[in-house]
Amino acid sequence: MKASDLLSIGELAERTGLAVSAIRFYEEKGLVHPIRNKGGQRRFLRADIRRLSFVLVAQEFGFTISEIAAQLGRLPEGRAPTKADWTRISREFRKHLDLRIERMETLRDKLDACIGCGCLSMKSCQLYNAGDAAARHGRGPRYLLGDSPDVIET
Amino acid sequence: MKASDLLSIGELAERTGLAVSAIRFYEEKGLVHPIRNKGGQRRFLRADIRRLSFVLVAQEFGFTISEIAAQLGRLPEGRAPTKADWTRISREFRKHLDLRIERMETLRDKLDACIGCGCLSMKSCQLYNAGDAAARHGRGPRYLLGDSPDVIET
DNA sequence: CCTTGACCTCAAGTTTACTTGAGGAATTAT
DNA sequence: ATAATTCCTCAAGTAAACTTGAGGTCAAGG
Repeated sequence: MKASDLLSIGELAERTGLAVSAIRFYEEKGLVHPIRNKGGQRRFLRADIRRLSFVLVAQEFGFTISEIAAQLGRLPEGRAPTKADWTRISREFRKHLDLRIERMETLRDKLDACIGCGCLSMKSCQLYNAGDAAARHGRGPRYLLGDSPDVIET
Repeated sequence: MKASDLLSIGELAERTGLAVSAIRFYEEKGLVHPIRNKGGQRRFLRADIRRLSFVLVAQEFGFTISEIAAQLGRLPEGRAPTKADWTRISREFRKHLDLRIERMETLRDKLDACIGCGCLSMKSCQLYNAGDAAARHGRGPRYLLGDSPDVIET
C-alpha cells in the first residue's frame, strides 16, 4: 500500500473478510462509492471498512441490501461519518431489530401453548390467525395453521 | 368435492391459502406425498392441510424448506400423525427457535453497548468478533465490524 | 523492462423459493 | 354432449445475493 490513505479493493477485502467480488457487487448496489485511480482501479476510503462492516452486521440481523442501502444513505455525503452519525443509524436499526425479536417471541409463545394443549391438531389453535400483519412477510397470501373446523382427526 | 375424504390440489390450496403451484413445488421437495387418481390428478389427505400449515409456520420462523422436510420426515409414514407426533416435532422446533431468538438478543445487546459507547467507531468494539459460530450463517468468511486498530477517525 | 499478481468489465451461473406459460388431458356443470 | 374448469407436465422466468469465468489491463518488484 502506498503512502496514501486509499485502499485497493483487495486490501479492503482483507480488512473486511469479504470477497472482492462481493465488494464490487456492493458498489453496484450503492453501498460504497469508491473513486477510480488513473488506471481505472477502485480506491476506497478507510471509512469504507466500517461501512462494509456495518453491512455485515445488518445482514446478520436480517436486513436486505436495499434496506441497508437506505440506512447508509442517511450518512453524510461529503465528510467522514462521525460517532454521532453511526449512533443515529444504529438506533434506527435497533427499532427494527426489536420488532423482529418481538415477532419471534410471540410466535414462540403461541407454539408453546400449542405444545401444551396439543392444539396443533385442534380446531381453535392459537396459531390460527397468528399471521395477520406478521405473516405478510412471506410471498403471497397464506393462513397460519388455518384448518377447517370439521377436521378433527386427533 | 366428492364423498371421499381426499382433496384435490385446488381444494387444498383454498384451505391453506397457498398457490396451487406452491403445493406442487412442495411435493417436489418432499413436503407432501399425494396419491394420484385414475386420471393422474393429485389427491391429498385432510392431514395434509395441517402438514402444509406446519410448513407455513416453520417458514415464518425462518426455517428453510429442507430443514422443514427433515422435521416432517419424522412423522409416521403409514398412519395419520397423532397429537403426540405433532407435539414431538413442535418441541424440536422450539429448540431451534430458542437458539435463533437467543442469537438475535445477543446481537441486540452488543449493539446497545455500541450505541451507548459509540464504539462503532472505536477499535475494541464489542461487536468485533461477535461473529464466531453465529456469523457462519452467511456466505463465505466474514468479520463483524472488524476494523484495524489504527483506524480511529472518530 | 518485463513478468506476475492484482484489477477491470461483462456475461452467465448458483441457491432458495416459487410463479408463469405453453400445450394438452381430465372433471364438472349444464 | 359440450363447454368451462381444473389439472397435468415441463421449461423457463423472478428476486436476492453473490460467485465464477473469459478476455484483457494495470502496477509493483527484480
